[in-house]
Amino acid sequence: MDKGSPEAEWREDCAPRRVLALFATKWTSMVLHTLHARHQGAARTGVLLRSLPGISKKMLTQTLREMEASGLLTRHVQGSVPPAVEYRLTALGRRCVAPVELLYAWGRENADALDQLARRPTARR
Amino acid sequence: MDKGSPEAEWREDCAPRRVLALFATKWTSMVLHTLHARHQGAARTGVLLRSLPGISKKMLTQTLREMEASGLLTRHVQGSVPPAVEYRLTALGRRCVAPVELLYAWGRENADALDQLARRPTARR
DNA sequence: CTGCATCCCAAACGATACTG
DNA sequence: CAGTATCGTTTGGGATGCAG
Repeated sequence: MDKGSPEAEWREDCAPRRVLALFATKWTSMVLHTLHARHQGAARTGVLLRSLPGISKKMLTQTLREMEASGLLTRHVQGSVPPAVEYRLTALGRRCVAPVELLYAWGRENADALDQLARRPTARR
Repeated sequence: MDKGSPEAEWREDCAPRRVLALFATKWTSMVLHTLHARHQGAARTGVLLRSLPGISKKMLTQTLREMEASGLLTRHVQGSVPPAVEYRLTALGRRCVAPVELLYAWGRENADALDQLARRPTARR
């Protein structure tokens, strides 16, 4: 497994790490999940805004921009007189829904255990 | 799907959201992946430190503490004269390796596409 | 309706030095 | 070797108001 250096692993800017960085933000996973599980992969701004309790307009747009730049979704302007914009998962984006759904499912399945742990004030002594 | 409020979805502190929050940090996913894929689920501090290029001692400990509090791994003191501590994935932790591995694999598979997108200076015009 | 700009705070992160 | 403490920087994130 080791080649040159004894323990060196990933480069700091390799694709997997950039991906993980993308999901290391508060809303990316939730936007992806909501878009997929609640809206069949396409939804307008306002709908997403209401589907994600607690998100602000700013963070939604920002998150969508990053996801767009990463190729997870595309932006479609449908009207402008009132503006109507729809965001759609790309093929690439659809292919990475699974991990998020798994994580989400894992959370639901182990909700009880996780809740108990969360309740425990000082797990370590 | 909707019960009371028109579009209300997850509570802010439900288990899935806490899980996503846990992974919405820079190192959690990478620690989990490294521990699982490179060290068969158990490794000592120094090993992890060297397996994760760029991480600092502080961030490693902090991340490990959070993962421990969430029940993903346990801490085992093996010696103290020089200190020797091993971290091991729990059953719970092992069960949530899959999502991370999927995400990581997705990154590797689509590395080319992702690299091209990253190279593009202004994706939006 | 959608998006941007601004201000501002809190938190995450990183470097370093120190203890057992 | 493992861990903590402290400090300083950066960034993420939220509130609000304005514009197309």
